[in-house]
Amino acid sequence: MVLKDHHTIEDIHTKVIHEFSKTLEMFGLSPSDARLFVTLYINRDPMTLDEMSDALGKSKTSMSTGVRSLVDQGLVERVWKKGVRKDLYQANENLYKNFMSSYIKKWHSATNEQEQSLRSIEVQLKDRCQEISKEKQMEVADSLYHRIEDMIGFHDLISGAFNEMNPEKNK
Amino acid sequence: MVLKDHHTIEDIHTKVIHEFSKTLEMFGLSPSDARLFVTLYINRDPMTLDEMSDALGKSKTSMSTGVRSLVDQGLVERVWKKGVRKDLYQANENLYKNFMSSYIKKWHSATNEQEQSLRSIEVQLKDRCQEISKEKQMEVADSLYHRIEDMIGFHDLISGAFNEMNPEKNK
DNA sequence: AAATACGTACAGTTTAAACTGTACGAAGTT
DNA sequence: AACTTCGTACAGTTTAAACTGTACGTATTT
Repeated sequence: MVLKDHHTIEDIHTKVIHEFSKTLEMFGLSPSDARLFVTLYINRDPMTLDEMSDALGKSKTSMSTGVRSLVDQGLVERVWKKGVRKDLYQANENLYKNFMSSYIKKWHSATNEQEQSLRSIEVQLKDRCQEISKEKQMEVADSLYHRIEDMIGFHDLISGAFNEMNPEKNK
Repeated sequence: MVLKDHHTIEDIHTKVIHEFSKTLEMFGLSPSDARLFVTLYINRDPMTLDEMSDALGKSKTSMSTGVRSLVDQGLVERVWKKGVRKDLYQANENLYKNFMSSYIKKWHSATNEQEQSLRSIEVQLKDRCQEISKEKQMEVADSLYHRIEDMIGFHDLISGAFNEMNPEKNK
């Protein structure tokens, strides 16, 4: 009976990992990165690459690249423990703050960047317009110009929307 | 010279498509769906599958599946024009309302669903707990229980954040 | 009714991502 | 200094997604 119970708790572990990973994938994590994070998060105590490898049944190499990706995203920290030679990694505690703020940051930098690109393309278009003679071409260029304007406006609205979504207030 | 100008406008078209697609990919569109949408959006006039196929250099089958995906997401509409036999598709005009509201809807339904799943797993865990005797197993189960609680709280916060992000106010 | 045009289902192919195992350099141990 | 242990670079493999071409059902035209 004890063995059966044990198996079921393992089962529940797996279910939780599977389910919560889906949410994290919506933040842009790859499925494997998401599972790795949830594993670390559930485990509480810092884990070594070998432990992660065991827990997920994937190679140590995968764990190495995966955990680096998570560290780069600021979701996991490398921690030290005296006497332990192996690298130890631990999931950051505050889920909401970590995921939301990195997510919002991602949107901000992306929309800003793309908005700048569109502005620069717009300038190129204006330059070309001066050399256009045909009526029909002018119409096409004009229509495109307005579309670019719309896109820039779109980026502004997105940027504004994410500005209002400040995760600090739920810190 | 006229030909060169023409080429450059084509070039600018391509650049715009490439750049704006990146933004739409952040809303969860696949790269190909994003390019297809931008093509339709820039073109203003409704397009046939063959026209899209020409514009993007992809097969008609790809256009067919791609445009269906866009229609399903409410981003593109099938329109009618008397005398035209082919199916015509047109990008919906209001970018912000369309993308934001479908995006927020996606987050809401996903977080709700996953929260429910976690609650049901939580119940399963409680059931199992009553059959646990060993001290050590109880600790593991208890820790997991608290983690699930944290995850549920996380989903609530996300849900709340997206609630405040109402696209209608910029309609 | 025969012929043509259209959209999509389906199977097969191409392309990209995830993953693995070997190998090697750096750090630690004996 | 020889021997382990550890993490990661790299090349090769597996797996999944995107895409294509053929084939077929439906609708339209002659």
